[in-house]
Amino acid sequence: MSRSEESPPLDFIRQIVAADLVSGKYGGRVVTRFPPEPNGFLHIGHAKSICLNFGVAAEHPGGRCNLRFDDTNPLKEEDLYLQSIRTDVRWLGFDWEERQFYASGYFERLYQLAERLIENGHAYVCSLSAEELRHSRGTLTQPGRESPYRTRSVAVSLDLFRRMRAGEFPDGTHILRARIDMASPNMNMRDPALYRILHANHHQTGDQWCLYPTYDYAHCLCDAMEGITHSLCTLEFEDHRPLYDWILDRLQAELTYRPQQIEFSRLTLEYTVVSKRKLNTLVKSGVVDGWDDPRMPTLSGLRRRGYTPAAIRDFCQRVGISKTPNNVELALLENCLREDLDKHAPRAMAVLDPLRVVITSVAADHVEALTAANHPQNAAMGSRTLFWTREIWIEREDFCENPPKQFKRLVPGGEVRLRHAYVVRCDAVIKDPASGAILELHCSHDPATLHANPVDRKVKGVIHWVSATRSCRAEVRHYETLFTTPNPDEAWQGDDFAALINPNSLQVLSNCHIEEGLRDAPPGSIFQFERLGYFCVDAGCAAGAERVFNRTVGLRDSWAKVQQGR
RNA sequence: UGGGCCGUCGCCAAGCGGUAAGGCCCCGGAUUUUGAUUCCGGCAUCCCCAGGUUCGAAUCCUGGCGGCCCAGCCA
Repeated sequence: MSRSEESPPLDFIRQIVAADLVSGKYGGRVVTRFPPEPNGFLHIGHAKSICLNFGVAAEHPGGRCNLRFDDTNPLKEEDLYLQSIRTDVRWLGFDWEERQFYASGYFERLYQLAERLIENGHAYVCSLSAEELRHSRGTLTQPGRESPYRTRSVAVSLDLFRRMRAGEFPDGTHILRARIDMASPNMNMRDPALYRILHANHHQTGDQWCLYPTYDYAHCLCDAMEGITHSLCTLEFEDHRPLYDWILDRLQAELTYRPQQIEFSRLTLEYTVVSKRKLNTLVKSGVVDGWDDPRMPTLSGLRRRGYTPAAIRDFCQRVGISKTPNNVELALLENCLREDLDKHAPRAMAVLDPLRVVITSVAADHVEALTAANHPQNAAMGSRTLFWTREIWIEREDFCENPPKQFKRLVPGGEVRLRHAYVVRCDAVIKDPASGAILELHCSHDPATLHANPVDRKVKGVIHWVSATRSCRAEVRHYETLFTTPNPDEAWQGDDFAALINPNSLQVLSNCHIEEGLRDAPPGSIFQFERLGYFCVDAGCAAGAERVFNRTVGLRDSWAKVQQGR
């Protein structure tokens, strides 16, 4: 078997899963879960986790991946986010079938298990204020002090805990704490909070509870209750694993399954922030248009921009899974996108910065139907009709009066091929006498060059065009990265991010011309505008209204590189 | 300088004691009615550093250095 036919090497998590299957650790089961907190929209970093969790499950017969909303904090969560998460996971191409769960769905069981912990002396109700608690926790180098309530009797703690549930106490007056070790070098083991009082309405359970479990307490137990075998999470939870195991150890007798937590490094992407808090700040500040602004690294933003699920999945696969801190180049994501779009996006022509050209050799009322393939390599994608008329638009930058070396577009007296049409020669440049600005070009075409090259001379350049009379107007939104620095996460300290924002992240081109056939292109449809890039009809485009295109990504541009090198 | 984790090409990433996979980027060149695509070719004598073990080390040992995470009743 040649190298290219071999399956790619397994990442360390898949190696563990494979080894567990061999050893029979979980009786042949592979069960993972994707556990988002519904406090924001999913982003490209979540895509990595989704692809990993659903991917690992799908790779094994009988493997399953649950969607579990980690909804233990009603203060930060909203139903809006639940909806978007479901939409985005499905859009990415994954299916949790009937297995949609909520941490809140386990609240009663979780509560009962907490009573068990108290009864067995593993947890106690602590009545320190948040402030006092912070001071008694110690520091990274100094051990904490034991709470005076640590020695409360089981009976008292149990009674207090029940009254906490009953709503007898205001927020912040008591918490349930694990009794572990205030001197532990691992801060998470210094008697961490398990339950806090929150008189808040929960999006799923309403006002049924005023007592909510913390992540550390709920997550491991939810995993166990769902029979999760491999609980995959990001590196910052590494220090929580001893607590994860500690809780499961104490409650072993009550549980059927014993999951294991494995951590991998989260995705960091150049020029983007991947933190729900920061993304939320961007939305709230109005710097972007919402969670689905095409400049956002959210799945909804990427979707609106024109990214495809296949491209994102491919990206996640190529990025790999490891524990190494990383900062992935945007070029990789864009490569994945272009690869998918090149294969699937139908071609079309659009002129973004129009320059009028009069083809003097064509009659004023001449309309000639030309056929253009929708894809140069894939005839199955069919063809469309273009209209050859006396007046056309070309891209302003495709004409140059004093061309640099190697410029192979239109120049005075020179010839170029108009894509899918004729070779034309520039006979005259019409300027505004006052300003000297170029108003239009007068060209003549060679009728013998429709699907043939001239026999006596070579014409190197090919440029795109659109009929001036048989086309429609469109708006094109051109995007750049939202941040000017490749490491905005690092540079973003406190709330001062304004200086990091790229002032050119959005440029609106309102005088664009597109092929007539694109007039009713549906929102979400993606085209390659030849020689320019990939463009996606904006989701907000109403039927019948002028089309608005988001530039998804540009084509590779080796000419731009040549020019930069000058 | 408490604890946990990480350090292989510009960016990702294989490698698990037998003499550095792959992808992206980049650089050449071919084909091309997209300066696109495609296609060929190039791109780590070296694996954070220094010692050591070994016939043999990126892989083992020792000691350094550098980076990330943790002091929420957030996740």
